[in-house]
Amino acid sequence: MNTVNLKQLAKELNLSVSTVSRALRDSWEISTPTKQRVFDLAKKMNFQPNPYASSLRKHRSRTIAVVIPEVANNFFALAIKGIETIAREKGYHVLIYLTNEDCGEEVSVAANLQSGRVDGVILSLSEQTRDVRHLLELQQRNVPLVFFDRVCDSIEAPKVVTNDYESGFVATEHLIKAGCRRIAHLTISMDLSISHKRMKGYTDGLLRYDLPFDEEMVIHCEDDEESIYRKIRALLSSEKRPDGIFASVEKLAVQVYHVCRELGLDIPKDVKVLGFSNLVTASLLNPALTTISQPAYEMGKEAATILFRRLEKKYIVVPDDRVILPARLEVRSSTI
Amino acid sequence: MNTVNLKQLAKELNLSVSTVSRALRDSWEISTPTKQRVFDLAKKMNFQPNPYASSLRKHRSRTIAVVIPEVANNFFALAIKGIETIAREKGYHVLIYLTNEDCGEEVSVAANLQSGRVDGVILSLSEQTRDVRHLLELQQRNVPLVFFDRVCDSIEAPKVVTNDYESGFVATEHLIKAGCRRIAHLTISMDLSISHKRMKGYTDGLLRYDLPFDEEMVIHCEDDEESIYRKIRALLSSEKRPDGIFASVEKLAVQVYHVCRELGLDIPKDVKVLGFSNLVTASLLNPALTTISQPAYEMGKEAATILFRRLEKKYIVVPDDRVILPARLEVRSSTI
DNA sequence: CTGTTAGCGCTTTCAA
DNA sequence: TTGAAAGCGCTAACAG
Repeated sequence: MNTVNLKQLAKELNLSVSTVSRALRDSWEISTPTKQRVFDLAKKMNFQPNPYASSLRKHRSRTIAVVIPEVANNFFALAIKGIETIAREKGYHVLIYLTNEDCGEEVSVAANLQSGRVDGVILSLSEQTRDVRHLLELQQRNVPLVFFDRVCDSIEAPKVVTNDYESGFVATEHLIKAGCRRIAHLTISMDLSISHKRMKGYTDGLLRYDLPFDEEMVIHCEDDEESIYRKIRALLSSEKRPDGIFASVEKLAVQVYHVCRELGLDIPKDVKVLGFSNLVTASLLNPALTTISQPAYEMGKEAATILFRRLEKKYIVVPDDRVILPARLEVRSSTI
Repeated sequence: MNTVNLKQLAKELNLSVSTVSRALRDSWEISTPTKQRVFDLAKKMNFQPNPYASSLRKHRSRTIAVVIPEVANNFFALAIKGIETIAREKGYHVLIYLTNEDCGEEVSVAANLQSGRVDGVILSLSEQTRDVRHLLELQQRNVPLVFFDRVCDSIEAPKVVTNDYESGFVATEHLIKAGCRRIAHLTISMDLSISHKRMKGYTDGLLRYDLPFDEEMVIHCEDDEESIYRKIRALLSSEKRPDGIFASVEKLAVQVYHVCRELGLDIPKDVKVLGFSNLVTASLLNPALTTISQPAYEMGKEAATILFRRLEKKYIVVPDDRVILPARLEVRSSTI
């Protein structure tokens, strides 16, 4: 597309290509007047160096990849915003890849990223991912990897997470203190560490308050929307309906609200609902809504900061460092 | 990072670099057995061609840029999803740039994109953008540009929009039919065509039903969150409080809900609210909520399709073609 | 301080 | 059917 290049500037100025190149990088080897001439012409001709030539030569692209399961979700959207903010500050470009919770897509993206297209990757695992060889291969190719939220414990890499266990505990405790005695837990893939930890918080919460753990109260929602919907509907229509629900991710909390409305169940009178969610507007719109919200924007910024620190080799990062940013319990109404 | 290249494959196979290159692109000039040997080794060594070398040589990067004002907004998030879906299908990569509604950032992004980094750009204008020279320059450099939603009428380029005028009219009509006689309109920058059109729908709606147009009922919300909040609060606290509100974008609708709760105003009893919004969950969570939702995902897909059609030069696109996808009025409750 | 030169890894004539 | 060689635009070692 573009066609202004160093050669043209050089010819125009009767200088060599390398001099122009150096002048533009403000090298100390070039005299001030020359630099000025070069700057002026570059500006006048609207010169933009070809990033691919430079990437090829320098073996670094100043580009990172963000791989996430979905984006129509406030958590990931805010995380992207955080990542992009830091990337811009550092002069990096951001490629985005959506896996749609599909492990196959994650694998093919990872394979593609072995090409040297990016200097590093920030990733949140898809719900379906069990085997992580594709990520290990990325690391073997020396592509720095930083996980956030949906991290993989078995891979040595920096991880940015929320205090999932504590949040799960607090959520459960909150429901118990609000009077719930039969609390259901909705969770996604147990292969994800967040699911494990949130659930452990839930079971420990029950234990702490001497409530029985009932396996039927744990609903695994790893399938398509339709069957998730049916499971939740079955739960809420059953004889032994729970009086409290703790949903481990936003989409499940939303489904619960949906089903409750259909069944004519009042939240929080008939059933109290508490879910992980970053839909800031949600709690605004429904006063009955209590959420656990993760600091998505900050997590994105943190993940990016860690990655760039590694890329710029500012200092060595401990291989398996883990940054934990606390989630906030947001109670908007006195009714729950 | 990566280090497997054509040269290595060639040496290993006792072939020339060019033969290997051709074999990998499945060229008809290469014999089947040779191709097979090459494929096998490439697979075994996990070869990934360096995209930057290829971009440099071919003057195309198979990469596009998506430039949007924000992402923590369901409309843009869904649009990205649509764009990414099509891009993947076509084997393109997607760079993302957030302008944060700031024209300065839009300008610097546009300048950067003149470098040949991308083959094309999909863009939605920032709220603040008045002067569009930076976009014209992009076009002069032959970077194909496709607008969506927040389009620029003065630039010749494909545009994907919703039926803003009609939607504005329908929204106003809906409020009138619900009994409103004093309808306020909240709008963002009047430099954006969407604002113009939605407002024209509003004024024409009033006209059609013989309601007076009152300038005080039009609130311009182009500033920071804080002052928008104050304006809306002032509107709703005033003596001559409106009995209906039509908000032209999601964030304004949300602010209205917020203020109503603070002031103890009941929606829809005290004031009926109708806003553009793609927060699908919003209407779920608050039965009183009526929204006009844009087909964001489809708009993203459409914009990408148009761009790729142009990039692949499948056939000529009329310079100023405009695709209009209709928004949907979503009434969730009988109360409004 | 400035110029010459040799690539980065790939594609693509042109020649064999 | 294969190979040799030039070159995309930029950087960096080396020379002057």
